[in-house]
Amino acid sequence: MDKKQDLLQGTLDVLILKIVALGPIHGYGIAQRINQISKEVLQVQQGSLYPALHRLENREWLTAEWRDVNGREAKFYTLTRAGRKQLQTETQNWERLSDAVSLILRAAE
Amino acid sequence: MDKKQDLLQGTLDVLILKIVALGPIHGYGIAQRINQISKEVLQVQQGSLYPALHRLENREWLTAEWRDVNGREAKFYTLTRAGRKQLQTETQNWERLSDAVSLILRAAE
DNA sequence: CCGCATACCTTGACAATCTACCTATTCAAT
DNA sequence: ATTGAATAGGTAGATTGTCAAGGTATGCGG
Repeated sequence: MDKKQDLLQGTLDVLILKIVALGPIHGYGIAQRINQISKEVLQVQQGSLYPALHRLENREWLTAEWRDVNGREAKFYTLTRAGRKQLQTETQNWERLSDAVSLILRAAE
Repeated sequence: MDKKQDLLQGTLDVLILKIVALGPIHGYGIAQRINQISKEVLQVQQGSLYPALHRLENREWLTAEWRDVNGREAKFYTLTRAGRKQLQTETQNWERLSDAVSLILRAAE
């Protein structure tokens, strides 16, 4: 009955862009990195991950390339120039909005 | 074409609960307070505000009462005991998730 | 050869927000 | 006297992002 929330809605894109900015990586690995860096707090479902990746690819913020990993195919993502710019603006936007929320939550009478 | 985002999705409820926790206030006033405290960063649309208030009232985290303000009717909201508890858990949840996001956005290689 | 982790994906439902509307009252400026 | 802005309440429809649940297939350890 309680709603589960693994993510703050709207933040997945910027999280993915950031992880990819650290170096080419495949989808499954992105989810693992997010999980790991956030100390298991952020859990990216595959049903959120793959649509998001396709979304970012369509907007040409990411490019993909199939590579061989231990004899298996995996789709590696890289940031485009536009993606790098987008990461920057979305990061700023996150700071702006999360600071504003914190401001309210810490507001006294 | 660009998407506008006035809010981080999922945060409106906790923002409202917090503002109401500061003292009985009507809906329109809540939006004004959020706007003001956040220094105009957070803009709550009426199409988001009123459904959210009804949602919170349905869940019995808020109770409402019509009062007269300068010869006009306005619906004043107050936190219930359950609402106070909800504010606490949602605030903690916000801290948890936003800290995790910040951790990733500040991650180095 | 079984099961788990890896790696990719899709579909359908749901929930929150936004845009765009609507009504009505008070008050200040014209 | 009239207009328009600000106040105060609301709804309807569309969009969007996420989640739950399902699917395929491969590599590897036991």
